[in-house]
Amino acid sequence: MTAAAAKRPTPDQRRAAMLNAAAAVFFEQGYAATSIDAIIERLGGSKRTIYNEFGNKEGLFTALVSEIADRALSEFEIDKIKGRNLRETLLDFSRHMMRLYTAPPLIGVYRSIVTEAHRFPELARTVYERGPGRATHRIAEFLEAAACNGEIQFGNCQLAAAHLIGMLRGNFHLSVVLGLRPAPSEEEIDEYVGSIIDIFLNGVTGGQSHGAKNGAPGIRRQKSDV
Amino acid sequence: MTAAAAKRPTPDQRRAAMLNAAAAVFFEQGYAATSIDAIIERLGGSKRTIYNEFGNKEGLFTALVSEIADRALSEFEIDKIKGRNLRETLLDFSRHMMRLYTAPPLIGVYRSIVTEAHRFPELARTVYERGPGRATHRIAEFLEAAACNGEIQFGNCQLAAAHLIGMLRGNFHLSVVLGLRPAPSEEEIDEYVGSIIDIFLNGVTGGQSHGAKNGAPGIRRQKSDV
DNA sequence: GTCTATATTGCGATAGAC
DNA sequence: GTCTATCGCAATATAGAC
Repeated sequence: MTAAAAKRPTPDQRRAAMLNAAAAVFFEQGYAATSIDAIIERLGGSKRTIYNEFGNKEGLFTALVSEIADRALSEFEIDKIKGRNLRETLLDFSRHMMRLYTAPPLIGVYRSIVTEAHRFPELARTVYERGPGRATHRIAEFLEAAACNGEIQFGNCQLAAAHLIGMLRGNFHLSVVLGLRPAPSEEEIDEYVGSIIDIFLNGVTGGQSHGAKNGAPGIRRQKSDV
Repeated sequence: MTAAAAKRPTPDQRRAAMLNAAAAVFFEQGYAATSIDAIIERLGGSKRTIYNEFGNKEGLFTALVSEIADRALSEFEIDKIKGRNLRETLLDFSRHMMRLYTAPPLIGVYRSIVTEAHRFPELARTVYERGPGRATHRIAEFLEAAACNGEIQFGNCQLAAAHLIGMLRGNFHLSVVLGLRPAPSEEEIDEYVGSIIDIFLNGVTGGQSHGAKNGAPGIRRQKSDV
């Protein structure tokens, strides 16, 4: 077929276009301040198509977050990881997450959700679960696998994963959220994430105890599911 | 003296009363939505006195944050720490910070500052520096001291401190910020902070390397000052 | 564009401190 | 009695809402 085949876009393309337009407006204006009309202005077409696809504004926003998380996590399926060195896996994953967390779209999501959590508690919960919740869970899977191999000796992988994510969303992230510095360069990411993984892997692979009272560190079992 | 001695409060008491009233309104409503008039309604007196004491609204807010940070950090002067066990020091400090971070006042500050950083960049910078910045610096001091003793072997104490603070402001904190769960109980704090310090101390006290390519973990020197 | 809300300032009056 | 901090109110400016 030649050039001028003005085909109707596939449903997938249509959906992707909607999400793109929505992303641009949501991340610029925040959740509450965004009107579906504003999205339609960028996108063209009818509001009806958005409501048919996503149900409502909240559905659109959470679909957006899910999409970002899906893309981010799809490169790090547990199957693709099997047999790979844990350090390399965590480094790759963490660099990836740090890049993502400090890039405009997720900075926008973060700001929106912190700002509007009061008014939209359900939205906050869904975004948390589909975003940080899933990322944490994915890391925990890596760690569980490594724990089976004896590569690490930390009892509660969920908790350990939460702490790793915590470091990735630490002071650097907060500085970017507050507009105090720009997103990090690749060099900064390498350095920052490198030091995180150094601490983390040492931390969960035994090492000497320094006066722990509740049994050797890393062997405690906890019940939290953060 | 009997009942009706309507003494004038000391300047310190007056200042404290102003900060209290300001805290109540700021943390409830957020920075932008708070009017000086609303503070005066609680406090009584004249706007003029507030402006005389703090200069302007931003000065009032940052004074408030500084006050909280001062109180929090005053219990953990480096001198009082000398000779104490590093693990106990970090545990105490971290429990304290976690309690503080998840309590309503600092949750309010956090929300405000993330929400309004766009409109008030100077405020954001000041709050960051007086809050997380100082806390991070204080931890770094503990670590420097411990590094001199050979208690730890991590090159960049500022960076390590930032990562510890990151874990303390991790998923649990985010959940509280988003209203997904209440502030943690003392038991939850003990468990959560305990696992953080386990990982952190193991992480910065050497331990086995797992295929690091840039020299043994913990010995790298970095230049970042996060 | 108008219009409201509110940050910020000015100033005379007052009430305790000394 | 003087002195100073605070008060109460009014005026101005301005940013954001509609």
